[in-house]
Amino acid sequence: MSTRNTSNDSARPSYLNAAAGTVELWSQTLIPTTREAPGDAKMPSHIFLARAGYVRQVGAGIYNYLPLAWRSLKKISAIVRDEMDRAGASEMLMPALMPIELYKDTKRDVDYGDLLFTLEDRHGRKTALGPTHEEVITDLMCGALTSYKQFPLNLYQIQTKFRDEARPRAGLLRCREFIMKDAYSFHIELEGDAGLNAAYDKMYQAYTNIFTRCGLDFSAVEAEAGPIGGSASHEFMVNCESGEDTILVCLESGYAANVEKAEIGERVWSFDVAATSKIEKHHTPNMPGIEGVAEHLGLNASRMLKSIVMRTVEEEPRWVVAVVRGDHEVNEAKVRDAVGVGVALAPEGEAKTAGFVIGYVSPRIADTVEVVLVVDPDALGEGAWATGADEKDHHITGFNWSRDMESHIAKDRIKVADIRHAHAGDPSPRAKGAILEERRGIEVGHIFKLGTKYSQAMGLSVLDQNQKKQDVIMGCYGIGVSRTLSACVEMSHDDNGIIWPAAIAPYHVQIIVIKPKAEGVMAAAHTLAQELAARGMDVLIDDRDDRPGSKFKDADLVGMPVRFIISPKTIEADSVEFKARRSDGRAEMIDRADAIESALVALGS
RNA sequence: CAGGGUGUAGCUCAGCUUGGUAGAGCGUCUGGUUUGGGACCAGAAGGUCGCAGGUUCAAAUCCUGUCUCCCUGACCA
Repeated sequence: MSTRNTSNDSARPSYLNAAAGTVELWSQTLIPTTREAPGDAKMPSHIFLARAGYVRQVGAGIYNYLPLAWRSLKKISAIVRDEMDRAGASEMLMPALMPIELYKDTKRDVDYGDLLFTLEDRHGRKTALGPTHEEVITDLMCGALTSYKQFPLNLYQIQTKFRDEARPRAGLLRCREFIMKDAYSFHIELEGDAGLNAAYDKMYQAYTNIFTRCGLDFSAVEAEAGPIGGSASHEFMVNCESGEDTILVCLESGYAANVEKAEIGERVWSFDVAATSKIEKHHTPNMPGIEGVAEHLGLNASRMLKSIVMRTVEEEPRWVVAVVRGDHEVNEAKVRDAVGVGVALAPEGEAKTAGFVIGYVSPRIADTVEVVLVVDPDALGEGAWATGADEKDHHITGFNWSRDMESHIAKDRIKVADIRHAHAGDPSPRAKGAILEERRGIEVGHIFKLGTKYSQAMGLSVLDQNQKKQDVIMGCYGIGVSRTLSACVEMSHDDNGIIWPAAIAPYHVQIIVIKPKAEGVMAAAHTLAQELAARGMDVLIDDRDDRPGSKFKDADLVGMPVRFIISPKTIEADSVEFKARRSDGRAEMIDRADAIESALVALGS
């Protein structure tokens, strides 16, 4: 089973076993295929994994992995282990069960909220099922890391994780219990061979190797690092139309980013646009939303300003008003970067007390309330805007930045920055004149530069060579192993079933035996299977005494890359029928002597 | 968390409006005829209709409560 040591055997491709492959009989394992899919299964990966007998649901977001699924999962894990080990990481295993106190220092018992599965033991102690292991490993390191000389260090595990998702869905794609590889690296510095940046780059390369070896069509994209700020983060996305995540790409420069993170290229803007009309006030009862007002005023939403009231997350919070064009959405992370400190949507009650008329706020609120005003470039450049009147049930038209905000502009109190969500058609941030295009993907890997977030919170520090106490710098690197399985099906299937890449197919080859009770047929199948296995291929023999049609259908469903058919006819002709799952049409007769070579060629392509 | 649905045989579902003690297809088992893209005939097994309570002579069906699972959204290091 192991794919290690492949470097010692240059003749054998990495998708094959280094040692002999396994041979198993369909009749002696459990592959409960069904003609019909569960009524609620919508996504191909869910439908086919269920119909082909890979998984059966136990509860919401909880699944049995039957023998075929488990074989694939083990192959994915083996590739992950191989690449992680090559990259210098060491495998270990942390517990799934942990005292909730571990989460107190980092406040994730609160921040993670309901996502954390919690339970009580017989003594009434609060306990959690691990959703990820930053706290556990940081706690471990507090007692185990004693010298800077131990750096760099990279530890990983492959383990079942638990997250109480608000809404599990789409089969294995969003589960409450799932298999994940999580790795954590430790450093005393950012730069240099032993630094975080080098480890991050190594992991980036390892992930690229892993998903390439798994046979996936994927993209590495820039991602939002969350409240850590400033640190880099990349997601590895399987390219696929049905994916939950939206990514934006610039084909010219190769820039690719999650839509949550994507920067927008340079836009021309100026405050200095002459007013084209006077301010007029309009009665707009019960219309706090942009769409209602636009319709009422007979305007397009893009002629309006959307002003969102936020507050900084610091000792003495400041009010922030983020202004974007009416048809755009404010990106909280971008506002955070523009302001330089974390921000959050303002609690409505407190904002009202401070003088904001939520739903009817305009940039002019800066005249009466002390605010940090941040404006997106697309919300400038017109002579007349419609916006709130800072008065309940009223909006104004004819708002002009240079005329109506003159004093603020003069004092340089308005910050212009990219603070909105990007979308398809926006200018590329990396190539002049190019535009961003939209793609969909399924996140299967995510790497982070954590920095000192956890080490600071939990007191993980060591003395450096100058005997100075330093917070340990960390990185963390995750792969959704079980999600990779379903993402692969989502990416690679046809109307009849799954089409596995050779490297993670449960078996490389399926031999369909027709009339298995006829003399010599099963023996011929076994002989072929042994020859294939000797060359490193895993073989499944469909030995069921069933009609050919249903066996062909099942073979399409379960999706092994190479199929042989053996029957009294083929034995008579000293031939065998051969078909690659990927190819259209029927099987073709080939000489028995060419069977092994044909399989190897098909698997390699 | 909000809104909407759902739960009946191993699987996919009908029956519920209008109460009378449970059905189909697929699958499984037996026998026979078959055997190259989910065969046919005959027979058989298999369900306390999610759970608890209520109404009624009688409840899968009506009422109340509760749980499950699903969908849309919010949420998703």
